[in-house]
Amino acid sequence: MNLTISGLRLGGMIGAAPFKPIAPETAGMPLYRAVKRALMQAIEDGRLAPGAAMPSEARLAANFGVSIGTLRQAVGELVAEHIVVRRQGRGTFVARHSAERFLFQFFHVERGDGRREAPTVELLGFERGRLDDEVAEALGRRPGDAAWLFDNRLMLQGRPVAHDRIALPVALFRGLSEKRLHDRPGTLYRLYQDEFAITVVRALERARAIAVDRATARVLGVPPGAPVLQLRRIALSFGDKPVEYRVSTVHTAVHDYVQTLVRPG
Amino acid sequence: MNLTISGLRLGGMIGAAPFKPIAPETAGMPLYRAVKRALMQAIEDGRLAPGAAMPSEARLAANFGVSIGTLRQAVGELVAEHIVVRRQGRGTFVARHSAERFLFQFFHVERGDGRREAPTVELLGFERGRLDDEVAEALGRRPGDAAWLFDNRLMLQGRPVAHDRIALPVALFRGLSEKRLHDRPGTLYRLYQDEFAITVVRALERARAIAVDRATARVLGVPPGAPVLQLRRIALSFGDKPVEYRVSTVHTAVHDYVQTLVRPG
DNA sequence: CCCAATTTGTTCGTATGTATA
DNA sequence: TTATACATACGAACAAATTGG
Repeated sequence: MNLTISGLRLGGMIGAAPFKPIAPETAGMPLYRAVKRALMQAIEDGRLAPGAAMPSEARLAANFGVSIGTLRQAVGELVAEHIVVRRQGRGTFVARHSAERFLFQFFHVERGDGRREAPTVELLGFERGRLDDEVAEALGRRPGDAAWLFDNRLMLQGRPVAHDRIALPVALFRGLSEKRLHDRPGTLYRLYQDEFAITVVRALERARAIAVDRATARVLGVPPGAPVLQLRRIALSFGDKPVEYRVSTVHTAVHDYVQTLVRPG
Repeated sequence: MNLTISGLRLGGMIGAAPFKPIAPETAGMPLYRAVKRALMQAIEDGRLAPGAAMPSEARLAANFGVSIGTLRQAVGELVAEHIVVRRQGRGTFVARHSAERFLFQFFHVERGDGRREAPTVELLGFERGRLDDEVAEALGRRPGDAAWLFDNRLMLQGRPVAHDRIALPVALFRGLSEKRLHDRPGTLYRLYQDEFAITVVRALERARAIAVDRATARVLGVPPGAPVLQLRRIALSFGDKPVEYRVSTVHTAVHDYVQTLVRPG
């Protein structure tokens, strides 16, 4: 992957410069923050693709003209935010939206006994529609903007546990289709990442208890009016840019909604 | 605070040694982890009291015989876990359970518009009883062990939003009384910390939607059978030792239950 | 108001250990 | 085995915030 000529490593010299110099608007910001920004920008722009190995820390430090300690501080924050992954002896990689990441960062439902497993997903409906006021507001768009609207049913151990209604701005997801959605090999967020260059980095989630409506009750196989958990999620990309709005209805008789734990060490 | 004799700093030499030497069972563990352990042990034992200033980083490094960088790595993890707080120019302090900490780390209810405020608390009942099987299991105790059982009602803007049923093992909270509970000046966890030397460092929380029972409905001012959020929380101290079990019933018509966000930077 | 002392925050550089290919 | 990568540990210097004189 790294071109060498008679032992002389090139790297940044080949083709377009892989990293922009530290931006001027980073004045007053600690150097490691500026470096972090530059790295995030590179990921956002696609100069560093998901799954790709980043240049080594030594190389990056030289590239930015900072010490290795400063560079590690920048990368350390990216690791804490699950944007990159470090593997000793191998390298540092731009995080991909794998099934594991979905399970631990974005799927907050688990069995009453605390066991976790990946749900199977079933696409129930897909259409092109418009954003209503509330969703448009949440996504930072105008009411009436074109949107993809679709439904998933999530099953665990063969039982329906959740119904997701998802809204995506067409402006961000041009060319999405029911077929592409249905045929995707990995998680939904992996599809966003691979096909639309949109990386979900975190999500805001609010929960409340409601009486389930008739249509959702049928999907979940519960009596109409039963108490269910309703989650409203805004998925955010870099710079906290909202990219997805989702309403999940969760049947919490057998499963629970769990807080994600902050567990250093 | 620091005794000096003709410019020679003493510190650890005066009185009881403030920190134990690196324990032998830390073999194979990185040095900074061993240092972190020793610091946590000092907090746990009360040699470093909540709110107290720790010795400066330079002094601690000398005390442990490690470099300042290694010491900072240890303290950095304690900061990430909210066990200590660093303040530039002032020092590093053992974190206390203030109203702010409660609000941001342990109180996950906020208004629909996203605004957060501290609830007012009302003690509804207090008795000495026994742990049932489920709670005993969660607290790592034997069924039938003596326990304090009490109820709080939480209000926001004058409206009831939550009802908490709390169970504490008497073995850990000897001498608790309704009066001490009622007269406490700060948060509940502050009381645990100041009066019983028990520091809650994190909590596991599971949520489900249920139909509210008659008694709780009265407390919350909602119709019996209305859908409400039920939270079961196990509060943990150092070494993930469970110290409190709590069942909260939350009225989520006006307020939401929110995920705590992991927000570096 | 300014100065000096103290403390954490940032940045640098080097050396060595450990995991991976 | 060798080379490469990240992980740990050391130490030094200066910046920035705070406190007290």
